Amino acid sequence: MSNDDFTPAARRGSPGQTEQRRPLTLRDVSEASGVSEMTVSRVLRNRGDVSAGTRERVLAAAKRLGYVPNKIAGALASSRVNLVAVIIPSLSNMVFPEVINGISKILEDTELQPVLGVTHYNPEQEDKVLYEMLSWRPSGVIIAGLERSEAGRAMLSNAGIPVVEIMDVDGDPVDSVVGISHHRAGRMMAQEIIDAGYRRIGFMGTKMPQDHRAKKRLEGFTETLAKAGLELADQEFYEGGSGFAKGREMTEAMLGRTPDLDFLYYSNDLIGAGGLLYCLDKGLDVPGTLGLAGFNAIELLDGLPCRLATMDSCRREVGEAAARIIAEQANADSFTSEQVVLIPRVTPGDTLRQR
Amino acid sequence: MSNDDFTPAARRGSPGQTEQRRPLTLRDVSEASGVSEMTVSRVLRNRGDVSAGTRERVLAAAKRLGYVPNKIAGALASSRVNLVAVIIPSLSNMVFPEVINGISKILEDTELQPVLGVTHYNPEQEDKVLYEMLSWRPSGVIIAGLERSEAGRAMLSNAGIPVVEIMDVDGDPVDSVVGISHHRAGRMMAQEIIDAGYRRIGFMGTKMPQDHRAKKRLEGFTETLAKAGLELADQEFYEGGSGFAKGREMTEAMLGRTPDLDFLYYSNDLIGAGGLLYCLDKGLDVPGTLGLAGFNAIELLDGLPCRLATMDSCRREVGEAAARIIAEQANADSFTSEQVVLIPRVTPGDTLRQR
DNA sequence: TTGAAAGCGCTAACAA
DNA sequence: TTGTTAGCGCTTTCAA
Repeated sequence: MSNDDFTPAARRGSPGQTEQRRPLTLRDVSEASGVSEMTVSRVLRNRGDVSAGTRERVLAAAKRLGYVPNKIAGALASSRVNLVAVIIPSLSNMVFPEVINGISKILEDTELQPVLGVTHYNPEQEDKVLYEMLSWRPSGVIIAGLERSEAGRAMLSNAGIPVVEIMDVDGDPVDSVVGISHHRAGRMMAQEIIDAGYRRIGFMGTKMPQDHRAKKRLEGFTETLAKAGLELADQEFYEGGSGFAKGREMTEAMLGRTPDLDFLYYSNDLIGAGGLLYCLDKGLDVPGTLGLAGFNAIELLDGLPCRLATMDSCRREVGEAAARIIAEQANADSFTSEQVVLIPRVTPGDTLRQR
Repeated sequence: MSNDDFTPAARRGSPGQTEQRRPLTLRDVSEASGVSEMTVSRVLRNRGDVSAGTRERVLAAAKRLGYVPNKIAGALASSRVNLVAVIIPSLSNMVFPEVINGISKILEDTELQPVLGVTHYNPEQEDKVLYEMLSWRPSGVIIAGLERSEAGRAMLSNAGIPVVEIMDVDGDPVDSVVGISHHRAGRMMAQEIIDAGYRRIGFMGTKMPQDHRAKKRLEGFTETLAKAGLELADQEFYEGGSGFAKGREMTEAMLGRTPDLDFLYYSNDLIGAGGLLYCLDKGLDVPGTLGLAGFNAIELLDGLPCRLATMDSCRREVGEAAARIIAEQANADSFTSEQVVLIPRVTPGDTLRQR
């Protein structure tokens, strides 16, 4: 609460019916306390010097009435809005909630409040959400990815507020950027797999053309394979939600089609875990005959019968670093663009081992 | 976008540097187009009659300049804010993201936009978030649970906007309510378990005193056990994140302590799945010797070696119904409180079977 | 179909 | 320490 002493009094409407009332204004508190609007405003914002007596009277009146300030009017008058727009593609995949937790944690120590927008990996939706959010004149924007429409770029660079693009660094940022290189992540994983001695490698991932980060990982992956004179022995793309069932199903299909594969690379841990469960069910020798790897280091999965090889996407750190950049610049006169490149690490788990 | 014809033109700032500029106003568009501010406003909102020529000139100017309207000023002048405050305890447990998806889907067809607040199951944080959100004068509030501070109740009932409390119906709502009865859910699951012939039942769940819904399920559960002359043979509460590892660990501890249990009831599917994996690892006869059940019907888990018995909490439907109530009442003069009680169903899966 | 004036509820800047 | 005045950028209302 902006003022710790202030909590509206309890007052219930008549039961079973919500009453329609004019919202209270500063003027109501002013009249109830016999103090000018301006001084009431000072008390409620803890600004300027106010005598203890006046302060108490105002607080008492505000509490008794149940006054909640109108931030719309306040924001218009002060041209300060303590909101940070956070724009992400999805809430359902266990990836972004952690980023958001990182952001929240940092912003908790500031006046700033995150406000979420979800695009469902749809560029038009992204433009729309961006437009809506910017029209509230937030103090900053944190937005996933680097790929956006020309209109989106224009809105961001004209907004006159700090912008942090997160989760990916392979591209041309509008302003600041925090994340990992997914191209590099793909290369790193490929190198691990090759070094371990696997040669017949299959890939499974989402079909979504808008998941640019998954696409970059695959590009990096195949590039490193190519350097070693290898290419993907099989690949398959899916649509719809990620889950164990999807991973099982695709894995069964791929192994049926290409039985001599010795490694399966999945674009995320959830389908990877599904594939792993399938392989264990079938009694396949993992990682001897067949290795597997996913991406994201989803913590929830610790506790599977066998730990899937994966790679940390540094989600929480990304959220924290992005929030820090916004918090630093929110009240500054001029902005400086920062680049924070985090380095993901391969966790071989139990499904990727030297053969 | 509020006006489909309008998309700001692409314009990049000088590379590597964000420029600080005064945001554009209606007046800038007015001057650039030679049309009065009032008429510009009409065009951009699609309100009132404007000639096609004027309309085009205005749109062209707005697009060329990259104008983004200031909703703060608009909201203050019109006292209309097309935001719906959505207040939930957590994003990390796969439960609320689905509720949010339901809400978003319904609101997509309206002018309304959801804005998220997260309380981390902390009542003080809830009051704070509520206060912050209400100070933006949203068109409605959707908030998880029925338990809140007196201050929270007061803020909600005095806000003069439709309020929908979701996920739970066991209690005294401020206004409308949509959800399932968790008490009943607990009773139903207990009955299934008893009917199937299990007698030595252990419970594992979160220690969080603020997870009222989990607590109600446990109360209903033990109540039905008691009616059958049974009581819990063992129970354990944990803190911290839910995941497979936590479920394994607790299950191991409980079975070590109370080896003659014939059923394990978990307060959520994630720890339940961890427990299930542990039991399968140990080669226990599930559901013959030992039955298991969770709660939530997390879709992600389809594809485990064996389907955990669970109960649907109707998350998506809850979100949709709540959003519908807000959408209906947002522009109405008076509100009516609605009660939507959904009935959860037990899915026995492979871990709860007649003995 | 268009425009002019007033004011939404608050805060910045200044005056007392 | 307190109060007064003048807007913030838009929409409502009314007049042309």
